[in-house]
Amino acid sequence: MSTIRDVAKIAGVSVATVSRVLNKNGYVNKDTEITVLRAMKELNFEPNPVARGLAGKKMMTISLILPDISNPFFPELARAVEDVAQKNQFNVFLCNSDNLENKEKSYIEVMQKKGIDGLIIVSNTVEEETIKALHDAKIPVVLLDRPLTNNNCTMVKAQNIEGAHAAVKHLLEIGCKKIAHISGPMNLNTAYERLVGYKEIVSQFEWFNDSLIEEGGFDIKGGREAMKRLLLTNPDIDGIFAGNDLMTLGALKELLHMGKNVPGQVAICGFDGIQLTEYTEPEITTIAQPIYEMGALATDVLIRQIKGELNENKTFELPVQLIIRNSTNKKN
Amino acid sequence: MSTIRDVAKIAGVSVATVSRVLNKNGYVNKDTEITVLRAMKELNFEPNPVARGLAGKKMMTISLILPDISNPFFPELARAVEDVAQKNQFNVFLCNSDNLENKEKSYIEVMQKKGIDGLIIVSNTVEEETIKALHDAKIPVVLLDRPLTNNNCTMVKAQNIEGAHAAVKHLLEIGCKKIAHISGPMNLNTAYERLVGYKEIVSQFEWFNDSLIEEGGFDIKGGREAMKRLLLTNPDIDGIFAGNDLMTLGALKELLHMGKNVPGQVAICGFDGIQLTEYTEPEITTIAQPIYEMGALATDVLIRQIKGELNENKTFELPVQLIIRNSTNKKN
DNA sequence: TTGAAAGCGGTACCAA
DNA sequence: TTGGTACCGCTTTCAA
Repeated sequence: MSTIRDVAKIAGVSVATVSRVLNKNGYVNKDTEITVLRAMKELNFEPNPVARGLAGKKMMTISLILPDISNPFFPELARAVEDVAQKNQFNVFLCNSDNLENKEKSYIEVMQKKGIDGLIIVSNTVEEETIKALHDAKIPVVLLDRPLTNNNCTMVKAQNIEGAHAAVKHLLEIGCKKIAHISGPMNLNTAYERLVGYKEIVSQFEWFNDSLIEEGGFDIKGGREAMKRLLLTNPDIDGIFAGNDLMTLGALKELLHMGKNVPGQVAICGFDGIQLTEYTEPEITTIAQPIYEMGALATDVLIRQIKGELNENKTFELPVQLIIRNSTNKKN
Repeated sequence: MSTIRDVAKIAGVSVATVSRVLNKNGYVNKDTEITVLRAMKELNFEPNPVARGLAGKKMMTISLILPDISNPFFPELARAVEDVAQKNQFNVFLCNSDNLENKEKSYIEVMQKKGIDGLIIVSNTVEEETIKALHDAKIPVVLLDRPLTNNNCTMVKAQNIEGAHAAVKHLLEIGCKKIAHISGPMNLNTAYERLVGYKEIVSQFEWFNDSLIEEGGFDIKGGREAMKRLLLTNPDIDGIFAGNDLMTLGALKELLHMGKNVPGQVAICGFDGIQLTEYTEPEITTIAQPIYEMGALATDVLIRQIKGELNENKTFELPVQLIIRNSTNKKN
């Protein structure tokens, strides 16, 4: 590893000059520049990011805080983030928060000390002031997947309400007469929006009542249990819209376990579009979020902000897509 | 953010002294120490990792290079690594190599410049010299999942051969009379070992011949295609041992698609133990690797090496476990 | 037992 | 256009 001083010596110029050509700022004579560049090549010089960071420059590092990388929704998101970061010479710290506010907070603090240039976070608990602290430290933040209403910072999310509409309408179209909803935790904005979308459509039908809504915790087990409860209170339901794919999986298991024919007796539609939905039998109809695109967009915007090319805080709502598979294929 | 100078000033001592109590090295008078500690508390002082790094100390950062975080095998591994790292105050850079040697190499270079203290890598292409370069730079390396024979560095892997034995024996026990193997890419040590394990058992039977082995690329599509080929060349197979769960999934799809009863006509057993295997119908019997434990152990060992508590390069082979599910449940 | 000061490898201000 | 140099925040050697 050669240093900037080595380059300066070989090129016969000052350290300051080398720094100038390195950063392409300040006046540098064309010839000197060439000499310096040549010296850099010769020594195979690459600036030390740590030293740069200490001197107040970008460390070309961002961090990604998400609930749990082993939840099937996140790996694709993480992959997108890393891909775009890498393309822009950034590296990414991975942090699992388990949705714990204090874990999030402590990660944010540590990351800040480590000199990250930006932060992407999937959270439903970050506080206004945390974001502001980052903002004051000139560290851009992008809220991914879960918007926080009271925060004014860039957000990237999917069209949850529209997606819920599409799901319910699809179930109606294939002939469902009584559609239940397995919702996510109500403190999650995404879960709330999908519930709202569901209600907006079904509330106009006389068969609708609140017992058709059960909360499932966004995981497989919760989905299965919610399904069990629904089957008890409403044995005649013939359509399910679950708030995410993991719960759909659980619900499907329970339905099959109870001897229900899916989609014959009960059709079911999920939300997210994770790969898993393709591997079940029957394959699961779902509202696919553009997961990769969301991660990629978030990262792109973040990096733009880091570079100072972008300033306003916009909210990006990406369209979702109904993917019809056998779990709603009534073939009638 | 207060600096060490602030602390020194408040405590009325020199910067050097503060540094000494901070690092618990060198002589420090008990009383001075208390004064300094008090000043640190008062200012809420925390040393800047970047400055520390530049001054030649640990940056409390490791990096994890793996093929692709969106491959279902890796999120749990990554989670384990991050968990253990975090518990030890380390943070982790996530890098996706796509099994590309040049991507790996460039990551390693960049990471080294960024001052990582250690590296965990899942790779089948790292070169001896790359490892040695790291070693020379005093950066410990742990090879995870895929051992490289010619490298002398710490490795953590699963007992692939034993696992393959268990799989094939299980298929024999439930009455299979002709067992095929869908193997992974032969340049992967893991795939090779599982093939070896398979062969060691089946070669003693007169029904065995090489047409019972098809390569599937370790992914779903590859598994499905391999299954298709096997069904053509050996329509009478009644047992499949696939080299990993993703291929098992693909093979299962194909079997069901061809109208085969699983496990009635054909029983199938995978390898890895990823969650996915629980969500199919039928659920898949598999040889479960202790994925989380492998990641955790690798990280634990790495951090020990970073701290200088450990030096020899050992290879850890973790036991696998046969998990019997319906894909091999012949109930006879 | 403590402090002064020289790095670590860059950046950037100020003079020249 | 260029160079000298203070500084980023901490570690460590050497003297005191």
